[in-house]
Amino acid sequence: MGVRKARAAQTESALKEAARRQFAERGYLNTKITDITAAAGRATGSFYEHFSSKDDLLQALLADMHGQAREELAGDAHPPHDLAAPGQLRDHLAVAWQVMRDNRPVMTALLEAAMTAGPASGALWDRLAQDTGVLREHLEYLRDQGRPLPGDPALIAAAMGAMLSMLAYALLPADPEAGHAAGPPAGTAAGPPGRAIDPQTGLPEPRYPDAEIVDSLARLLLHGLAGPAGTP
Amino acid sequence: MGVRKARAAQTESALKEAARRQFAERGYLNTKITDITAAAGRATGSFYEHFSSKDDLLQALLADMHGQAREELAGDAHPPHDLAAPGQLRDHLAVAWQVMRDNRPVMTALLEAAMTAGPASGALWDRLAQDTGVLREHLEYLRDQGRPLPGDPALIAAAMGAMLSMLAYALLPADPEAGHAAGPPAGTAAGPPGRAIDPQTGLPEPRYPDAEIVDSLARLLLHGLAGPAGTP
DNA sequence: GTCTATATACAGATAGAC
DNA sequence: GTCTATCTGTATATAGAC
Repeated sequence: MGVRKARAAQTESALKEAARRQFAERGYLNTKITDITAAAGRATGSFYEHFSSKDDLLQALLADMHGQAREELAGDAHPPHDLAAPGQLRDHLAVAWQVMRDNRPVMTALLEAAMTAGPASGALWDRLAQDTGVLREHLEYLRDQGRPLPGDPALIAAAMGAMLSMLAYALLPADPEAGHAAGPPAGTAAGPPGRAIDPQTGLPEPRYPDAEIVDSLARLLLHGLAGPAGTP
Repeated sequence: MGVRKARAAQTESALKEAARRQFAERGYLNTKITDITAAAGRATGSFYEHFSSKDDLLQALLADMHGQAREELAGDAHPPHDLAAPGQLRDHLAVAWQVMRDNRPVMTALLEAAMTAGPASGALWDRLAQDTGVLREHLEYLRDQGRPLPGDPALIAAAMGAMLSMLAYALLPADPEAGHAAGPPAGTAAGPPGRAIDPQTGLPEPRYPDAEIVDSLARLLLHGLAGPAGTP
């Protein structure tokens, strides 16, 4: 690769990386092209040498994400199985949550983009249907086994996806390091409490650890509010 | 009330009504002030005589909605009760779904507005927390009764609210008349099938009847994917 | 209060030098 | 390819006549 192309590629990834950070901090819709170029340390005009629009950039980020996922999953056969078996649902949810955490800027941006199109456009349904395609197939498999499901596989899959993606949007912290720990690091004398109170709104800052979210959702989606059989 | 004030009030409600229609058709973010005034048959400048901004108008619509809800619920005592009892959850979900249907323009607008603020702002969490306050109290009541819940009441309530509001956004039709019927009206010779295929995207138009949505979500949220106890 | 006409602001996109 | 400088489109908001 020539040195000019290398420089160009460097600029392109600088723009992408800057975009990811800006999307996470300000949200996709609030981010201006100039925010991205400024954060990347480039001039405004350079942007259009690499992407034709903000949406074009988002699609590129999405493609990167898919490519990475394809790599990681290479060779991982994923045979049909019983999602309702003891640990299965929790494990699947944990993976899904981790994927959303790792790609939070892209996931949130896609959600924001789907909403700007308005409710009548069907863009949000399309997104839900796309994101929950695999889940839908799992449910269809269960149904074909004669298992009674709570409803149409596509609808149930979409409902679960809606819950998951909206919670991820609302709860995943912008800082990719936060949220992993179960508590404050040992040795900190008087760290902030689990949930700080926002002085502006008076509402508690939601700071659920990842594990609690995944466990709670797994229990809710596996056995519902009534709980597993045999509970008083 | 004088005739001038009456005319003014008429304009104000015309603007509100036009806004509701525009929000439902184009979405809140896509709707321009001029779209509203044009649809109301008024001049652009008149808008600011009644509202200081699009957000101000939205707050007015929200206040109207709350006022109406207060009227309808006047005198309806709502004592603590067991949400997990047989028909209770379904009934509550049905009411919630109906409220969202009746106020779809406002509900979807609030969701869009919360998302423009970006993920880091916490606006979406605040909205979820506000919309699910009553549900959270019900869950806290259950917990205090010694019932084992799948997780923290506020988290579970938010998860259910997320599922419900996002599905409402994606699935509720803009036309307030559609979706009530269980099937095509009797007498129609060869009406369209239950789900039309969008020629643009090739994806199926989602057209679940309200009852199916409510029933499916009730089953999912009450007993989960595993189904009620005693199922093979 | 309502209208027409216009001002303000700013994001998106381009032109041309280097 | 990258930069600086600029143009265009458009939504919001205001001014002033009626």
